[in-house]
Amino acid sequence: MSKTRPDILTLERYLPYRLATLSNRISGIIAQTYKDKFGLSVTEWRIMAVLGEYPGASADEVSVKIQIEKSIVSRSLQKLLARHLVVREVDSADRRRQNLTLTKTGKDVYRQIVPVSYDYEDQLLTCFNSEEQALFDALLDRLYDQADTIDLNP
Amino acid sequence: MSKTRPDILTLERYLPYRLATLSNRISGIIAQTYKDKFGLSVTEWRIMAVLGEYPGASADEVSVKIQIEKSIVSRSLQKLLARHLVVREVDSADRRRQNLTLTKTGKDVYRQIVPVSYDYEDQLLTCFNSEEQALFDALLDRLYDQADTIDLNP
DNA sequence: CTAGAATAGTTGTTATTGCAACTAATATAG
DNA sequence: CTATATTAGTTGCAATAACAACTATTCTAG
Repeated sequence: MSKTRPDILTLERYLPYRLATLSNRISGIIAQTYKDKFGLSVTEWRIMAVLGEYPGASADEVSVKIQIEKSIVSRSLQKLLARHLVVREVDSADRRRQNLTLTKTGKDVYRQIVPVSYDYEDQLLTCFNSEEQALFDALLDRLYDQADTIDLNP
Repeated sequence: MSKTRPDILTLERYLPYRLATLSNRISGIIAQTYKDKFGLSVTEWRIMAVLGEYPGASADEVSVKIQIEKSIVSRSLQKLLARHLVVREVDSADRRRQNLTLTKTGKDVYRQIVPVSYDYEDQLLTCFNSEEQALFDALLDRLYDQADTIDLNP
């Protein structure tokens, strides 16, 4: 007794589409705030967030961490450097590498943004009770792992 | 007894970030297949998907449906029209409007893609049992509604 | 040592996106 | 009616993205 599958695709119920639109909406709202209040793009903020967690990281490490092309990280960094939110210094042990850290100003901005970000997350999560939050969290992780294993073009 | 919030933001556990990377990954995998096998971008496929569901829709309706800028829809449509996957005809009752439908070829491609899409969704969902699927589904819907109500810049 | 592979980062090119301005057609208020 | 507002769709432009080529440095095999 197999469940027959429709020959029409209902986009609004299609998981990849739903995730994409949900994520777009959620990113879009916070992106507006980052831009309005701090003049930062989401990518720029993510770079700063990594440097807040891992001071001294290299551009390459940042790129791997946030899964963004290193060329994009490079150009975003140029803006952050120009605004003196980040400094870099050549690593003395490996002169290819440049260690990145938030400046004083960068840390100030970081400290302002973190609570805004958490507020936003909290607002989103008010639609779940704590049990549901934990569940959703776990399901997202499972789905993420699952997506990693799929190879559609073997 | 309030839960204290960290003054560092852990990007990998931050919901908007997690949704964005998950969605990117999930869209990226299927995008590659659409491109390789059918020469379609995700946007182009979404337009076709809407026209499969709603033959005769206008560009504007498509744009609203899939929440994509009408300029992007317009340009994507130009490609679909050039490939004769879609035709349009001026609406006789309202000559601003153009009714869009899949051509014979367009329908053929549509019929080929639909099962590929469902297969992919099924593969993703194998990491959930049916109860979890229903739950995840419901939680996504709730989150979506919640995101709609949030206004960070009141 | 030293030649070739690997790594960190930048830059060029092209395609895509997002916003606003624009054209053409229709709806509506006076 | 007719002037104005609204709607459907296209186009221009600036910003962003993806991908590859490139420089400079370090690692590694022989």
